[in-house]
Amino acid sequence: MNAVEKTYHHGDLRNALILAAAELIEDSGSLNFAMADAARRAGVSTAAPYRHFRDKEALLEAVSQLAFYGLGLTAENATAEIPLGRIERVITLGRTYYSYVVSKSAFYDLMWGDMGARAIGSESFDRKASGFFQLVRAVEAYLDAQGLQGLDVLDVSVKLWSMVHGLSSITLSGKLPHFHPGADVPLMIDESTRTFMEGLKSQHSKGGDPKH
Amino acid sequence: MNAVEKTYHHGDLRNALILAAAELIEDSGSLNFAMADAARRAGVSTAAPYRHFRDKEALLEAVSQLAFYGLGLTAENATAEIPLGRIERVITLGRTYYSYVVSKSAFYDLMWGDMGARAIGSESFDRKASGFFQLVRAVEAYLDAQGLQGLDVLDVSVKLWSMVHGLSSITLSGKLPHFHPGADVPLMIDESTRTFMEGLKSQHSKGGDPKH
DNA sequence: TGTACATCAGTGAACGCGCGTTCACTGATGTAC
DNA sequence: TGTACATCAGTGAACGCGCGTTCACTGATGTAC
Repeated sequence: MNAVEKTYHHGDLRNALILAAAELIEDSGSLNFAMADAARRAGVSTAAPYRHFRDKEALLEAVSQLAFYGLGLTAENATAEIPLGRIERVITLGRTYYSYVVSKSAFYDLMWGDMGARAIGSESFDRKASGFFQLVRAVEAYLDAQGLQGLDVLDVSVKLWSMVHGLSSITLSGKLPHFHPGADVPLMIDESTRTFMEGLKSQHSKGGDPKH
Repeated sequence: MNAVEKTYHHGDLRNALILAAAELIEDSGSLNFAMADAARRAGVSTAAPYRHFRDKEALLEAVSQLAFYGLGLTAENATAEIPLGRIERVITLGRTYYSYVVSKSAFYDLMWGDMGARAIGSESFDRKASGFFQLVRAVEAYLDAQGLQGLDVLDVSVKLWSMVHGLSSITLSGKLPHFHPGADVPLMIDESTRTFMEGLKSQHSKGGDPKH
């Protein structure tokens, strides 16, 4: 950022703008940054961004992709040393998701608002690298290890994800202390995951999927 | 709305504006309606709203309170005939929450964004009428009926709420089909709730709260 | 190796529009006497 | 019951600002010959 030489032609303005926008979003805590500010931050005139992005929406979409990419990467790093098949891997993915969402709170709208929908649908969205895919793998391995066959892995994964996403979303809203003073979310993620898995086992041993 | 007489003094402009704003939000699907439109819709000049609300934010906060009130009311109606102590009561609350959030999707930001935080903190927010309080009552009764003493009812309630809130939030984002094609959310709410409760029972019978 | 020229990433200024909010005002209401 | 007057909910016009986007341009780059 400092080492970049000042030339008439920037060289990597597209990425510089994406980063500048990301920073502005994090700093201001909303998506309402001014296009001109992003340009200024990238050291470029106000019209320059339009050489690389059709409009502001296109820039936001690019930032959104970055956000998802960062999530996938973070999740991968956090679980690298936890073997597949252990519940800790599932729990760690949940906790990582939570910290990522909370620490990059300004990205939330970007990821789960309209922009996010487009980013996920886009071609450059790498399914295999996505956080959700990692969760599915971890859940599948755990269910296998526990002898819980015949379950819909996608379904179970979404349910677990929902728990964590819900806790993250409520935390972000700032209302969690109002409903549950002193709540320890990482602990709750740990407990919820175990309780849910325990429930699956219990239902399994009581004779298969009750609603199938 | 039609029966209201046209006089110079509106009579109930405050409420008319709240309703107008709510309609605009629902119609446009966002909070970016114009103050002037709300005034127009209430049949009044552009400056009139400022007699009743300091600024747009104040109006949004009022709409937010209405949204929470509506949720509480809907939840109450939906569960009126289901006895306390039955799991169906908990499940119905979850499903009602889901339909409310999805059908009033434009209210989501209002309820869980910054506005919502303020609305819940406000004096006129009736805790006892809130959807969450109803959930707590239903959960408490169910746990009692199942002989699951010693659990933190608030904690369990928040966890269940999170599951449902997460599913609602992900549904709203439009991404659920992408991750879980053909997902049946009401069914998932039913299943998740039962699985979670089953897990609690199982953990309970295995000897108390493992992390306490 | 040099020159002409196409290409394109930048510049800087300004446009234009949406929209929240204010201002000086006017008409209706209610109450003191 | 009538009149003067304070009060306040409305009006209509306009202000002003933020900001996305465009326009005619200029400087750098690379390539054909």
